[in-house]
Amino acid sequence: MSSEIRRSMPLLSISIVMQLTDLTARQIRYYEEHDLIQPHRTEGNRRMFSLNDVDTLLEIKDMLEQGINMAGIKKVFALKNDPAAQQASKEISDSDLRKILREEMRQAQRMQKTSIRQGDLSRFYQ
DNA sequence: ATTCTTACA
DNA sequence: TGTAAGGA
Repeated sequence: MSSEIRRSMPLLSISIVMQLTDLTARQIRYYEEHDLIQPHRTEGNRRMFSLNDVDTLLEIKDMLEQGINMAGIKKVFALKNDPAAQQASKEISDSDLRKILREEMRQAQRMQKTSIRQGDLSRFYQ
């Protein structure tokens, strides 16, 4: 589909993205540093964002408002690209997946106050 | 006028 | 995360 190429087309300046997401330039650049987004660069080194970048930033914003930190956000995003999770989403029901993601969100929030358990994806293999 | 990087009373 | 500084 060509809608994807359009959503990934870099055409938004950081000032526009700031208005669209209500995030500060500082925050947007910070999330880029953590590889949550990879905006394109112009010849003059200016960042150019795609609609997909905006969507990602909006998701990040929601999670942040739910009290999830960088570590938690990275973890949730990692799952989206995790082949195991992808496989799981096809083998188990949609409701089960939602249940798992909901649980993941709780785990992520707990990392705020407790120690972070890196790379623990065992529960996705049930 | 905008955005970029770096650094921190 | 905010913000000041110095360039582009």
